[in-house]
Amino acid sequence: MIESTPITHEDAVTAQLRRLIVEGALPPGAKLTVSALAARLGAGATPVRAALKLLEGEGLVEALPYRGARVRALATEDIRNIYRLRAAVLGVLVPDVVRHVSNADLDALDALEARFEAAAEAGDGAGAMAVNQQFHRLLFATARNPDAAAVMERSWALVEALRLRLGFSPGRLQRSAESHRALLAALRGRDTAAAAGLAVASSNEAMADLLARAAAPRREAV
Amino acid sequence: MIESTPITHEDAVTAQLRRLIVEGALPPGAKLTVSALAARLGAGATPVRAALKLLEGEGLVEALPYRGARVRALATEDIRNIYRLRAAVLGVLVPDVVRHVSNADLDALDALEARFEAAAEAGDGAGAMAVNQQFHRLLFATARNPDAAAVMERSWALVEALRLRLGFSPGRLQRSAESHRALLAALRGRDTAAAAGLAVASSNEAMADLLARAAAPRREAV
DNA sequence: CCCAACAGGATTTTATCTAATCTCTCCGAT
DNA sequence: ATCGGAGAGATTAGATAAAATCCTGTTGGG
Repeated sequence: MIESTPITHEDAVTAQLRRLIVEGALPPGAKLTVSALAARLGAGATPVRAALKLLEGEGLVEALPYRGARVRALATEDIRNIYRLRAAVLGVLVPDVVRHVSNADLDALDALEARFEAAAEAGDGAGAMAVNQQFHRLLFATARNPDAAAVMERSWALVEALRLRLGFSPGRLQRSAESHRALLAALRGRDTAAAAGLAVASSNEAMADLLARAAAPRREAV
Repeated sequence: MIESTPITHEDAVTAQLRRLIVEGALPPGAKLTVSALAARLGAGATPVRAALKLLEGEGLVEALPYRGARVRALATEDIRNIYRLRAAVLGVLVPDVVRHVSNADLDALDALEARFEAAAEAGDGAGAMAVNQQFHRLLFATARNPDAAAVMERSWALVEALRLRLGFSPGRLQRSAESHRALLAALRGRDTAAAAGLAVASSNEAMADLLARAAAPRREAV
C-alpha cells in the first residue's frame, strides 16, 4: 500500500463541499457562509474555512474580503479560457509523460481505459467521468512535474461541474475513448510529438463540445 | 486605487511569511509550525493557517497531513518545470493581452518599464524585480483570463525566490529590458504571433540564466 | 412629495483563545 | 528488529470579541 490515507476533516469537508458545488446543489452565485456550511456538513468552522480557501484556489469559489464567498458562475469565455489553459499545460505535461511513463503505468492506464469505455457503453456519464479522472490523474502523476500537474488537478472540478451541468453530446464519450486509445498507442511508441498533439486535440474537442452545448443548452442523454 | 495596503491580518501574515521564505530567512526544508509562526509574526493561529494554505497553493510550502508544513526545496528539474509551465501559460495569456490591451494600458506599461530600467541601471536587482512584478501583473490583468493569470501570479513567488537565491548574471537585467521593449512594441502593433513568441523567448532566456547559475552557483552582482 | 445622504442595528467575516482529540516521531524495552 | 508508550505538534471544536459590511429606517434638502 503506497498511501493509507490518514483522512482529516478538512479533506472530507473539502470533498463534500466540492461535490455540492460540482453537482449543482449549491448553484452558481450561492452565498457560502461558514456557519451555515459547518452546520450542514456537521463540522466545525476551522475545516470549513480551510475548504473554502482550497476551493477558491480551484476556481470553484470566489471570495472578497469581509464580503464572504460565493459559488463562481462560469461564462462562455471562462469555459474557453479554462480549456485553453488546460491544453497549454498538456503541451508541457505529455512530453514529460513520454519521458517517464513505464510499461506498468501503461498497463494500468489500459485497465482504466477499459473501465472508462465500459461506463461509456452503459451510458453512465457520471461513472465515466469518475474513471476518466483516475485515468488522467495516473497519467499526470507519471510526468514527475508536480507544478504542471497541480494546474490540471485544480481545474478538474471546474471541468466536472461544466460536464454535469451541460451533459455529453451523443457519441462524445465514444470519441473521447478513441482519443484515449490513440494517445496510449503514441505513449507506447514513445512518440512525443504525436502524444502531445493527440492530447491537445482531445482537450480541444472536449472544449468544442462543451461550448456547443453551452450555446444551445438542451440536455440530450449521452 | 487598485490595491492599497493589506486589509486583513491574513493578507499581512501571508505577505510577511512569503517574504521570509522568498528572502531565505526561512530556508528550504525549514519546519513551519503554526504556533512558532504566530508568535514570530504577532498573529493568531487562524491567519497563519490560512497563509500556509495559500503558500502551499503557490508551491512555496509543502504540507503533509498531521506532519506539518515545510519550506519547499527546489531542485534543478523544478526550475525547468516551473519555467516551462510559465512559458506555456504565456502562450495562452499574451494573445489575450493583444486582444484586450488598451493604449492607456500600454502607456502605463511603458512607465513601469522605465522604472524597471532605472532600477536595473542602478544595479538594484531587488528593486527591479519588484517593478518587474508590477509590470507583469498589469500585463496579465489586461488579458481578462483570470484562470491563466492566476497560474502566473501563483508561481511568481517561486521565481522571485530563485532569483534572490541565485542572483542575476551580468547584463541579464539589460537583456530583460530589451525583451520588454520588444514585447511592448509588438503589443502596440497588435502583432499576436510576435508578442507571444517574444514573451515565451524572454521567459526561456530567464530560465536559461537561472539554470546556468544553479549549475555554478557563485553570486556575481548584477 | 421625492430622493439622497446618514445613522443605527443586525449580520457576517475575521481573529484570538482554550481545550480536547488525533497522529506522528522518537526512544527504550523486550 | 519489533512493539509500545510518551511527548510534540497538528487538527478540530467551541466560545467570544473586534472589525467591516449590509440592511433599514429616518432625516434633510430640493
